[in-house]
Amino acid sequence: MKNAAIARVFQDIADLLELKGEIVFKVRAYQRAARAIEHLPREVEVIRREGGSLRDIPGVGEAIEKKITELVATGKLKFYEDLRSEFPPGITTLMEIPGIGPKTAMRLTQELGVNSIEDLEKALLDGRVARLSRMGEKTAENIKHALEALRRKDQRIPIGEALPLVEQIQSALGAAPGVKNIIAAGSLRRFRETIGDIDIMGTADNPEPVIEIFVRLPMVGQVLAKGDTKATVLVAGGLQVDLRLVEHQNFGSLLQYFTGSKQHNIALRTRAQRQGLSLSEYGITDVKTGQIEAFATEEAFYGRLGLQYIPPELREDTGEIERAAAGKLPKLVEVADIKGDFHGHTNWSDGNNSIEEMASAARSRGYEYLAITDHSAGRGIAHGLSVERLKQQIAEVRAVEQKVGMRLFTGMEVDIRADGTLDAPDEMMEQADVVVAAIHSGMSQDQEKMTQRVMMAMENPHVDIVAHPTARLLGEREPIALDLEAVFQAALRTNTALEINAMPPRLDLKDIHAYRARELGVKLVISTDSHRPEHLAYMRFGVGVARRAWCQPEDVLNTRSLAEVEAFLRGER
DNA sequence: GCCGTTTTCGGCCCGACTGTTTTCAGTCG
Repeated sequence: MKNAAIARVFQDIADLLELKGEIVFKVRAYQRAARAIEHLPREVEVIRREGGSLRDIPGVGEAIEKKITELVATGKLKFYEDLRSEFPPGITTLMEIPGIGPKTAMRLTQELGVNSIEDLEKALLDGRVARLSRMGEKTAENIKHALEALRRKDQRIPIGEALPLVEQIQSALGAAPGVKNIIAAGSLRRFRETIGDIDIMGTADNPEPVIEIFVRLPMVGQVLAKGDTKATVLVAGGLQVDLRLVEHQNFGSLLQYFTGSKQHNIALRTRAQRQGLSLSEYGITDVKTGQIEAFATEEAFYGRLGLQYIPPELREDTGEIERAAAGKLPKLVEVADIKGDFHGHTNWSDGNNSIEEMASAARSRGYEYLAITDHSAGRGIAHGLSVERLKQQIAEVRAVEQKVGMRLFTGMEVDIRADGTLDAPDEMMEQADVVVAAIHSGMSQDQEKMTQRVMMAMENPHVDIVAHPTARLLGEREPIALDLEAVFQAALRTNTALEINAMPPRLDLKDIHAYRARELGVKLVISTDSHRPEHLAYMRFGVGVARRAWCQPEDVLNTRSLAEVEAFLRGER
């Protein structure tokens, strides 16, 4: 059983216990454990197989450890089954509607016999919800709206779509008079792969005109709320954007608070409490004296708590606070550390531009090297290269290399066939400086077959990098079934690097998988898989993933100098 | 149910909003 499934069970248990009226701290304990398991970089199954202790997972104690063990070993959990049988089946789905918590959900089922969204809609329409005591017309109306909004809203949007939009808003607001800071906080700033809504924080001498500019931006569809210092709007697609403005001296604590994550903030506050301090978006209060201290920067805020500055990408309560207290946070990789790109296409296969155009774009980014990795031909995908055309391409790459004055690696992106063989003869791969192998077909194989297939490709000595290892497309295609732990071990054994594909819809490996790979010492590369010169700028998305994986520059191959990279490609690994 | 630079027992994050209420429960982020 995968971590995601285990986490769902414990989240469900938390909901059911809450419905049951169990003390809130027990509920929270299950929630905390669920979140910790969900964000765990290793599969629980792997930890057990290797004899590791589940008690090292924060929030997992004796009781939850036993339950995890039962769940993983038998696929079932008696405690959970019993708990579920006490309630109507649909009740936890009611709790997913904003505005409906455990108390309301319970009353809806007990007093109105509502067991599903459909039941709820009927009860709303015929006025039964509004007639419940302590409810009323307004409450019923709000639930109705929440239900409609839930329908309309296309879940969370990929960070690749959210970030450009936010940057447009930022530059428009940043130009307003008296504005010093405009930063998008929340999951966007932490660089999560998908974004639910957007919180923009700022400081201004005079907030009112800034709010005016905000609500009149061209992308704004609807203004939900507009006050003196705060406004909420909906932009295209129903995405909610909040803007909050404060005075300059309070910006640090505000930004910290709204960047989250919630779990990080809870852990931070629990720790502060032991120091006799209370944290809020307004600053840090000394509990004894009641004095509140304001912070203009996050650095000062964390500093007051005796902590190193914690980069937003690490703020998930996965050990970053302890490390910051010990002064041992990693120095995370940055876009400026990147010296080249190992995965790019040209109009020799499915890319849009010439080799020279791609090379010039890479050079203007300050890169020392770029690999030209057009597709292989076998399956006829994407106008792949034959042996003959690869020879011609290599000649052109060498010519462009001279002309542009930057190291170009000749290469290819070779398809890993369903049987694990590669879609190019060995003598063809031999001629390339870089061979990137990837799965583009046969994606429904079972885990055992799929894992064997990828491992077999890695065993081929010509293969340097496995690209987008899980082949997922955010919101479109689920990842292939892959025993990643086995793949990581094979990568170590065969000295194969694994890619963090920086294309916004891919981000593959994803954060927690890259974390585990790094932890094991697997070599990682961050590649854009560019099909146009503009795509080279996707690098920042890949770097964001790497930062969430706690990667330092030395963990990422394409932060290395040309000489070191050439040594790797020659097999001196 | 978890956990410890004050605790192996007794605590457990903080503030705000909303609606239905004469003082607060429920929910959210």
